[in-house]
Amino acid sequence: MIAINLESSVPLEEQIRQQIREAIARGEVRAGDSLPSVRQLAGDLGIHWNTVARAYRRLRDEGLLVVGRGRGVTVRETLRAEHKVDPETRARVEERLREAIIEARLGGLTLGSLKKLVLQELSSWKETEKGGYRLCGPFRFHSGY
Amino acid sequence: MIAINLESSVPLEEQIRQQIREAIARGEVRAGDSLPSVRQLAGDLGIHWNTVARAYRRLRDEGLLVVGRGRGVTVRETLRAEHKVDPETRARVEERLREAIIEARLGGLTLGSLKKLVLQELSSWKETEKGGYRLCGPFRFHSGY
DNA sequence: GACAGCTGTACCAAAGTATGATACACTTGT
DNA sequence: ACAAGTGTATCATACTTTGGTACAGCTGTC
Repeated sequence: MIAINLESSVPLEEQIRQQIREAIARGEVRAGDSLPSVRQLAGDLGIHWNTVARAYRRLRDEGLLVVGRGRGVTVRETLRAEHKVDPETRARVEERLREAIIEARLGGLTLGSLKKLVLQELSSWKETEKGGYRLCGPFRFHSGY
Repeated sequence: MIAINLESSVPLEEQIRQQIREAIARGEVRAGDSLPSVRQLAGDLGIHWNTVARAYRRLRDEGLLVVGRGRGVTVRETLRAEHKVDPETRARVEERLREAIIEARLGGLTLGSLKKLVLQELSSWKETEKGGYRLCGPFRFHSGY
């Protein structure tokens, strides 16, 4: 489910965060699902579990995960209304889009071929949405919280 | 033309690189144009000129700038054919697009409203293209090189 | 209820990266 | 030839990332 690259200049902690964020966004893990323990995941990846713990903690601070000693880690019941565009979110999205366009222009792509790329990339997400993607799923955590 | 944020977790050198890349991509500076000297720009930004020098050097390594001792810095005659999609470029663009989509999904945007954002962002670049954007402009560097 | 075995947390040390300081080398114009 | 401008190279310092180790909370079993 997660793969890291030790050669990359991107810090390990951030690589882990990005991939978990993507998994959640894609609906591969849903609200209430458990994630592997810090030692489990770190063992699979061959790194120190402290790094995984830090990644989990930051994702908790971002509001994506619920973390507790002895209770493991689960995907949070993120009550984020669709269509409710948080200005910060919007800014982050626009920032990434701008970066994409800059890369495209510098690489010699026309805006036309870029647009084609965009639509193609978007289409890989459409089925996910139809397939029942939702962050606010049933609460499946084992304890009473 | 360039503004940096000392509070940001993004390294100063990278902030500078990003903004120069954007300026080139937008056509605000064109092939052959001179950039301020390392000491000049650093002075304006209130940082050490070594940081600017490193940014320039890395942009040179990426093939965007021409740099030389005593000769200053200019935008390179980047002979990159349009429509020629370098696989690496394509991968970088797709990466950024994916990040944008992830941010959007986690923020609760539907793919529909995201698509609207994309088109809006793209439109801010269209006039640039019409306005004569081109990386391969006339060689305006003062010496014969 | 006590204990063993899980879970994540906290704090400190080591390695790696970013920034700044300073001496150097090249180019241009006088 | 020289002075004043340019970028380069190398080292020292501050900061960030990673790993090591001891700690604290939860859960199930006896």
